Amino acid sequence: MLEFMGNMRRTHYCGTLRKTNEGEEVTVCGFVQRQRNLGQLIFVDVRDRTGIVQLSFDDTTEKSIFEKANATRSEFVVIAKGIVKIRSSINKEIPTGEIEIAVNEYKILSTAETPPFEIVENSNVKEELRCKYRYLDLRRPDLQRNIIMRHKIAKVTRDYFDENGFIEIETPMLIKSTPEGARDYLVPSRLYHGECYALPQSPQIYKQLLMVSGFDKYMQIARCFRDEDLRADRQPEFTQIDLEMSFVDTEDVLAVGEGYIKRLFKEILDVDVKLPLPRMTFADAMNFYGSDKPDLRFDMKITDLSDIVKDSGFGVFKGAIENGGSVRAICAKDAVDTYTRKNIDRLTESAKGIGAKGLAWVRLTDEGIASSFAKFISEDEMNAIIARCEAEKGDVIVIVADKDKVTLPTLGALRLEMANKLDIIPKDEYNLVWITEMPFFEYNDETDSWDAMHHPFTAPLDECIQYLESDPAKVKAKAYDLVMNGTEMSSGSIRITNPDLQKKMFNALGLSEQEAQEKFGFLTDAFKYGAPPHGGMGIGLDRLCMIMLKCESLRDVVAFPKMQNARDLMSESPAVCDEQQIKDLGIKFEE
RNA sequence: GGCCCGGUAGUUCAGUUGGUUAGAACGCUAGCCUGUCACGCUAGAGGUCACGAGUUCGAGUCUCGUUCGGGUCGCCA
Repeated sequence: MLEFMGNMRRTHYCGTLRKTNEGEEVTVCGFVQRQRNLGQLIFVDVRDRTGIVQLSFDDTTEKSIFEKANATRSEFVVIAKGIVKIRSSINKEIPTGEIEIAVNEYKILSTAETPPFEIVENSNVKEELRCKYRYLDLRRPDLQRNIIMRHKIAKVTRDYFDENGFIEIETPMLIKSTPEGARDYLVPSRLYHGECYALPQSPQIYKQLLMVSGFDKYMQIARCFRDEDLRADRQPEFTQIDLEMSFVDTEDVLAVGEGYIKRLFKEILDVDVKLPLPRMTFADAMNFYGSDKPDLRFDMKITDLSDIVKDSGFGVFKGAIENGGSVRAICAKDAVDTYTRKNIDRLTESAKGIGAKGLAWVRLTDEGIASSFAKFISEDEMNAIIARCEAEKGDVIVIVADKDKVTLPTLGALRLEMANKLDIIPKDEYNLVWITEMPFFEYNDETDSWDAMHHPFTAPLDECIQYLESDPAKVKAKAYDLVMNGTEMSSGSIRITNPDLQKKMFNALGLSEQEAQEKFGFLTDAFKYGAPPHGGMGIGLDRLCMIMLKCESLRDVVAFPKMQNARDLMSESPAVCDEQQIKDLGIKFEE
């Protein structure tokens, strides 16, 4: 039954045929979506990446061809030549629904076993199965569309940066491990036993060196690797749109980033993005949304109640404030039916999971105020809380009392959890915001020292340099994140090029001159030979695709993703290697 | 590493308080059918109830462990 293509060649993609093609002899090929056999009349739907077209076989069809059509099953690979005809009954559901191909030459190029799941749009098959048979999952029209859109996004990206004078340069995959930040994937060296390459977490150092080399504007669609645990929006290998520019300050980089976003949204989604994009300081993001990546598609701001309850009779509130913490709240509108006692208990469990000791709450029901702490505080205080939260009948207020380090992230997480449950997040909106004035250092309780919140080449704001040694908490960075619908989409900064300042930075981070030289010497050495001021950013291509295409997971926009345990169920990697390979590398595994 | 959710036919699911031979839909196979397009009709095949132990007269159902998958916290400069 199987045949070779012979001289048959495709003239059209299936989904492109229309009634304007009537009478033409065309050849299409693809996978069989479905065969409908009516006895003396057979229809075969053929699918390729552009869509589906119907083939028809009847009593005018040559007998041997009719028999092949009869034997055709789903997912067979076929090629068919025939005349485009207007259908006697039109299918309005599909773009090719007005025509069909009356076949006069037909070959089955490959048969197919019944696939483990149907190749249809919007299938809700288990993740496990989809990933094991990823090549079949990728046949599904929605995934095909996503992957093709990703290609278009990459194309617009290259066009935009090319038109703006950027040069695409590849940087190495096998590099030196710089033990900062995320865990590196290591590649043992065969030639030098005991030594390793690392896969890049980002092309950071190389792109800065390219500025020293005078390329002035660089971009790359770069593969990056981080050996950390996965999330719906985190894969161990991912792609960044990486860029760096010389002779610029923050505003110049943001302007390029904004121009890119505007162009991309227009070309890909025909959405007009208004520029300049809104900005929010890191401090405001934390104080009002409890997150450095606030989802601003809905309101529900965090409110500070500390001054109202500081003298209240409720020990939990009073105690938190006396310990230098705060009492803060969020108010969910029309939530009283959703957040029954039972659901508030569940919410309390989530809050505890995040680090809060508990949750205080107020429910404004038709029957009056119900609250977990009403008996401990005065009526005036309760009224003040309700007024401050701008709460009305039907609303639910949840309150966390603790150190800011607990109250803010907890309420930030509850805000998202409640908004999801209440279904108040507008799904068709794209909300973009720059987060600016990022803090420079982060206090590490365990080591009792200050850690860099960014890589150590990030420049401080000019006016903050004076506090570098005296008051690290006050220092803010020339760093900026672009947040889209509550997902960190991009992160960048202006870099330090002044050797004295760089020395101070290493010093403030507790890095000795020798350590700094060992880790980053080739960069600081490079700066000695003339370093233009420069800065840039990295934009997460996978996340960008995920959000623009309204997907829930990166797995919907990455062709061959890893599972949550970092495995690939299809190829079954990672896997045990050949003994000789391991021996060549001079390494040994512990039992 | 912690927490939460899940695993029943090829697929998606139902399965009552622990009680006879574990069901449905779709898919698959065969037959019939000249205008279907989620074709229709008829018949049929298809199950280690994830795996292992335990409780019980009796376990898909209860308990414990393991495993696989999802979400999340830690982690992700």
